[in-house]
Amino acid sequence: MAKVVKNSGTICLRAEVCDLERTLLGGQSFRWRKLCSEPKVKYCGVALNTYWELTPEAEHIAYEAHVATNNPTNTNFTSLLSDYLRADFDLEKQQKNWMLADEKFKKFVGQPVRMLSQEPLENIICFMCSQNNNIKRISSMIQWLCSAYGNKIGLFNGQEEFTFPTLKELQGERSCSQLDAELRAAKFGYRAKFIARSLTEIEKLGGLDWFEQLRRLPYMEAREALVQLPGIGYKVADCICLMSLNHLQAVPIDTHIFKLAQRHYLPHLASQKTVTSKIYDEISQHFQQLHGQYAGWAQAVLFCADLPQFQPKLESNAAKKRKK
DNA sequence: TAACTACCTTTAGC
DNA sequence: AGCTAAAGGTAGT
Repeated sequence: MAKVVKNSGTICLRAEVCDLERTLLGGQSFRWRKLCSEPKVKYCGVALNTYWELTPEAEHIAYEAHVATNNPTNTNFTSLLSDYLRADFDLEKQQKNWMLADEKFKKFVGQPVRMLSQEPLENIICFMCSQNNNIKRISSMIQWLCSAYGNKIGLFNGQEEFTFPTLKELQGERSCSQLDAELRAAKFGYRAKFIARSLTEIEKLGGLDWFEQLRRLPYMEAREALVQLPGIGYKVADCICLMSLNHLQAVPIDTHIFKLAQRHYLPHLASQKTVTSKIYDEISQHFQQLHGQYAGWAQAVLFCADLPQFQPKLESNAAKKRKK
């Protein structure tokens, strides 16, 4: 049994510029959950081979980090977490810019959502799972994947936690079609084949080294490289560029953003039923022209504001009638 | 070239 | 209770 090492500390990130609820549970990552421990709210989850418990305070975020010693990680947990939450990014300043550029942005800026800096492989697999899917099911699929192929870190608050598997761990001695079959059996549906084939491709392209190249490439070139993989279209490619390749100008257009754009930004699209590639480009470029180099982060704020789970509770029909 | 539709599976909403 | 539609889309037609 591997030894588990525990570390604790704080990172400098004021609650005012970091809403952990929306940042961690808003569909960027699928491995965080809320720990409703009294008296303080905590969030726990796995990222970067480490199991974290985070407690937001007014002036900083307190963390506990647990890592199994047989899992390789950087041991400077403070810098690890700071990088993950992009603590150096001045969100306050950018939000002011976004509001200046877009009058309508104001009503969405209530809560400060941070753009996580995630690991490419995890990001790619999660978002290949995201097509025609919802956050709840994606989370359970990823949890299964980690427990089946990752390394156990330990038992925390009644749940076993696992690292996200590496490319090698996912492939093992398995052929591409074997992995496909295993994922099929685990209810990944038609995404199973996409994932198995893409992993084979990624291995051929150089694995982690390839991801490093994509980080250094201009955004549009990284995007074009990604859509060559089976199961990755422009939407998922943009998610990957934005969330794990540091291309913060990428603006993924999903069904939520499409509907939001129809209602609030590009009314002439109101009659359109589906997001064609032409419409995709139009909406994406609209937000890029509005917000520039950090347009993708601005989009993430809009996306979170639009999620049903973060909507203020609708008043009941009975309450509406009483008002009338 | 651009727009339509099948696709795995789950579940919220009738 | 049983059905439909929609869920962070993509690839093939």
